[in-house]
Amino acid sequence: MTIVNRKRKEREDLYHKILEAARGLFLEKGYVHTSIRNIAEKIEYSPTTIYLYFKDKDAIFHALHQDGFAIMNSKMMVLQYVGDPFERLKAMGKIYMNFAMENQELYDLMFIQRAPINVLENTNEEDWAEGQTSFGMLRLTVEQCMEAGYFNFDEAEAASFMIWSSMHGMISLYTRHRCRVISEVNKDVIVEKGFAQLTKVLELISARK
Amino acid sequence: MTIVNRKRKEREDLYHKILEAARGLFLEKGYVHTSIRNIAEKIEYSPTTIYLYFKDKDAIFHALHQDGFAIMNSKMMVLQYVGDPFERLKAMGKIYMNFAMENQELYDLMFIQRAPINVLENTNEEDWAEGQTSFGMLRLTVEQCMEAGYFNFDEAEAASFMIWSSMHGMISLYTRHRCRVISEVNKDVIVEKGFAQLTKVLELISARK
DNA sequence: TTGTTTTACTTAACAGTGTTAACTAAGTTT
DNA sequence: AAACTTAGTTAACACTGTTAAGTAAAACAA
Repeated sequence: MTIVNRKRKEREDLYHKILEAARGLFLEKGYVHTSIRNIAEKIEYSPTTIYLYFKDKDAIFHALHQDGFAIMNSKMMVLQYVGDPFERLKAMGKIYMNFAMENQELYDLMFIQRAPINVLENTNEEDWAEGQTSFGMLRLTVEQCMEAGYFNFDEAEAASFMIWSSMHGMISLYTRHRCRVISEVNKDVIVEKGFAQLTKVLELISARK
Repeated sequence: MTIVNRKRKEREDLYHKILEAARGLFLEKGYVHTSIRNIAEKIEYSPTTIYLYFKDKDAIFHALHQDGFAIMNSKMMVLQYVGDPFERLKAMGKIYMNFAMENQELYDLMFIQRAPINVLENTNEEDWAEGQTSFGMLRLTVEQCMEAGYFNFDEAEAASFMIWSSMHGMISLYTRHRCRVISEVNKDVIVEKGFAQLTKVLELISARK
């Protein structure tokens, strides 16, 4: 049985090799500008070999999409040591923004990219587990803020969505070069300032100071 | 001179014909899934003819991008009749959201799509005139809200960016199918509710009620 | 050991993409 | 009538995702 184990290991090795090559190229040139042939060349296999491990290009997208959430969630782990829910919310925002800025192409893949309509629309519930964990953490924190008397939204769900959207909006307008209309010369600064404004707004509506 | 005029008119006619065909296809299938050959087929000319009128596919993108802002700005015209700046701000948000929802592919092209890095990065200042008008209107309204004692941000620019980002974030997370993580069954509803939360937050930080 | 089947991979091809060079057939000018 | 300009075409290049058919080695069965 050791021989069949070796075989399986070899298969898994190549699987991960493809994924790593794909990740490298995606993060370097972006999803659309990375071809199957590019990936094949990098791992020194024929392009068609990739189709023995992944149904199509979208399946690779999906695998890395999943990975992305796992990475982001792991970065969120430190938040468990922040007791005060509002402080935790602000720290969460900072981590989210750093993650997005340091991994722009991965963020793109996770939250902006259109590509795999099949991946995003016709997926089973479990494919969204990691994503749901992320959003669940946000909603829980917002709920705890409400319970602690910080702010008093009608619905934690909608409020969480709005807060998330503010972050995502700033990040995606920045990374997709839509900040030209803003007079601020250094575009990084406007995102910083926008984030500061958001936290200030949340502080202002907070009963507790 | 009438004959040279006719010639020029014919050229302009075909120019617009290409643009209209491109717009139709872009709004129908999206930018990436529309090929030059598709456009050519629709206008019943050879694909290469299009290159006599536009430098490349990105140039068509650019023209429609400009158009998009003109259309949106025209929809914003009614706002001049809204005296109270805060009411105007809320109305602006509604118009923006309706525009985005009713013209999803056009919105995509204007604010999300990556495609033409040349178009978005290496453009002259005048190319951004319409876009600057849009953002200028928002900033002016926010400034007027501040003057009227509604809210008291550090900087109108950053506050405007944050408000815009909130709207854009909700819209783009929705149109790019990233709302699966939200328990709300009807995804349209979460955007509505998110918008309601945003206006409520702005009302809460408002000194005047 | 021989013959058969399975596994892992490759080559060749299809139908599509943006884009360019070379060509043609009119219309305009000299 | 000859030369030039304009407006459009055909054919091709180098690329894309993806599939069908073929191959060579390894594993298994007799």
